[in-house]
Amino acid sequence: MEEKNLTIGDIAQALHVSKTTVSRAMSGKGRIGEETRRRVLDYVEAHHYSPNVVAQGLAQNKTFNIGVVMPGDSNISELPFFQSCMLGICRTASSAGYDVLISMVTGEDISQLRRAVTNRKVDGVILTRTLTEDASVRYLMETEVPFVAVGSTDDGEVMQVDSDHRGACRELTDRLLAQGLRKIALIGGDERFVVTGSRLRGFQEAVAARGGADAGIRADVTLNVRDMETAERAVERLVRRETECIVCMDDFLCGCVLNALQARRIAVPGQIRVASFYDSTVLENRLPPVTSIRFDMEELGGKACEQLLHVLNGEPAKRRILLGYEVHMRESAGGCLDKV
Amino acid sequence: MEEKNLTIGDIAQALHVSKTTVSRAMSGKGRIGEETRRRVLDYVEAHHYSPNVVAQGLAQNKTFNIGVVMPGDSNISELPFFQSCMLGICRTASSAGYDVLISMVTGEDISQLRRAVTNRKVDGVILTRTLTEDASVRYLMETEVPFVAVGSTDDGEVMQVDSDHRGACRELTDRLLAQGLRKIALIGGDERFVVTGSRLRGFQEAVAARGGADAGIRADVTLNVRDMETAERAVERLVRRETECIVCMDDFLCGCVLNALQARRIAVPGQIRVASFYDSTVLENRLPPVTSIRFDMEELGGKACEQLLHVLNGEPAKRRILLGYEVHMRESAGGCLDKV
DNA sequence: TGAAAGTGAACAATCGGTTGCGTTGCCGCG
DNA sequence: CGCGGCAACGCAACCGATTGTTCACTTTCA
Repeated sequence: MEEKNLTIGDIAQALHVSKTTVSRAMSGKGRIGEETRRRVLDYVEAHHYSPNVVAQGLAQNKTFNIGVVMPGDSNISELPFFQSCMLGICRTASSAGYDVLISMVTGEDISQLRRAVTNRKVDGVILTRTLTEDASVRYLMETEVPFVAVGSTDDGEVMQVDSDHRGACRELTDRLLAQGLRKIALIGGDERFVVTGSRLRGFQEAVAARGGADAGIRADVTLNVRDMETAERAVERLVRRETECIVCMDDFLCGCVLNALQARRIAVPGQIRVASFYDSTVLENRLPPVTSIRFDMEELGGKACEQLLHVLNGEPAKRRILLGYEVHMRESAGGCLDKV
Repeated sequence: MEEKNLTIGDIAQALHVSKTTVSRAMSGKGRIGEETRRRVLDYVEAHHYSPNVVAQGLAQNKTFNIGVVMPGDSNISELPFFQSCMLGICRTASSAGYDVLISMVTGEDISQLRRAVTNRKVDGVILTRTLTEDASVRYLMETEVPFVAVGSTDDGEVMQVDSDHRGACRELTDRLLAQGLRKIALIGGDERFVVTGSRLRGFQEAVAARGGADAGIRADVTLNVRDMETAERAVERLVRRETECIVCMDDFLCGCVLNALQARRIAVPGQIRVASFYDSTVLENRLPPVTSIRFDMEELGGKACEQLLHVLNGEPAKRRILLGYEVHMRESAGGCLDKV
């Protein structure tokens, strides 16, 4: 049981061959006879040898680590996203022989990221949230470390993997308008997040495609609504304006909106309809079931990791990848058209 | 700007000294003249040299990484815990010159952890959730890797840092009983989690201390309640039994309970009182404000990391550390005694 | 039969540091 | 003057791998 840390040298000695031979047998690179290779591999197997990755790294100038940047200050409705995304990253990294090194970034403080990079502890980086004018992005660009962003960035040069928020929001909005709704509102969304802009565009596109104001559609946008209080105010205003449907940028906010409506005894979907993004467990225990858009975040993370690995291996990688979504129409928005 | 990866050799050459000298100047170990050291340090400073940690690691047989094990399948109400805990860990690790390598464990699959350990990519490990009969714990014990658990384990040998769940639950229960309540229930909590047992004990102790059944107290315990459906059933039963107060093991569950009560038009706290654990943002948008117990999870992670670092440095460390809690009495449980 | 071609494996340098031990130069002191 | 002692620093081995080059030995073919 106690395989007290064999080294490649020990094995070479035991088998009366050179370290070179052992190394070649294991890596499969370089010429080596079939019989010798079997002998080495058998020995390795029998003694549970596994090479010291740090030493390998030194020799190959690699670390076999990828850095993942996580916001340290995300709110509750984002957590399931990061969790799943992380899972996707870890899984694909792991099966490619890489490990994941995490650095948390809070606000503008990217010191953990800097450390990891200047200490050469990572071969590449994945960003899980990007702001407009992102400090991490700037830093990574100027240090020329390979990286890919989950979610969109302003900068077209940056490799990115994202869900099609714009398309998703467009489709959702369109399906709501298709029900005959005319006074529709989009609320929430941090202005600093790039994703907010994407959705906003999708929303506006859908409205425009249906004729916009000319067709009697009133589209109301209120960004930066993020807590009970601001939600309360927004709802009050929207109700006064006889809004027929509220699309919330995230599930937490949606919970707030549902509360506010409930407090005013406004029936959902009877008097007003509600839809949300993410379809997370945050709303799992709410009634009525909320119309929402689901993204496969594990896949998102996985794909991002995959792309990064391509770059690290010098293989071609796509500048930009857009993943799909599923619109789940449910009772909160008059779910007759449920797609499931 | 382009400090194209200086090595210690480059510096030695530039300064006409040996690598040894540079190394000594930077580490402060070994004899070296004050003037020489200044010269080296100035040069290092001017050229933004920072040593290659991988190489250092090879030489010192260290990695300067600590592994953190996260469950990949946690439910929504646990996420804020892991997030904060992680933040605490990252911060203290970072300021000690360590990085954090994460491995996600889902169910019994500890392959990511194994990889990190057998590849010698980590100097020690932190477990953020422990089950009874935990596979990770078993593995780490037999490989003799230093590790500490956040949260309690069965095994007294394991280093652990935990919040005082038992004490917290005891105090909460006691304060509820002090209000004159006699029919009280504890629901939720995964039987496989050690923490569930701790709280249960606290609950029972408080009941016993007030006289228990002899004093007319009826204490009702229902474990493994975790979703809308099971919560619904539990609530129905408890209501039928005229329970006066329900203590929920986590905030998500508490949300379910509030829903169930609301659906039956049972007023909180008027007809029944409710309390919960964690005081997380999961309930932030709910009314009435819920009595809850708050733990400082960032501190928890930080302390755990601190302990691990002590072990890694061969310094003495405590076998077990218990951190405090704050009981926040609020409206949901007749919050007159609010302690803030 | 002899030279070119091909094969399997070892040598030794290298990656970027650390560290035990040895060397050098200077000082003080008998 | 000579010697011991010490401070300052260099040498070279080492950590555990990878890899370009060399070498011995077979095969192949003219």
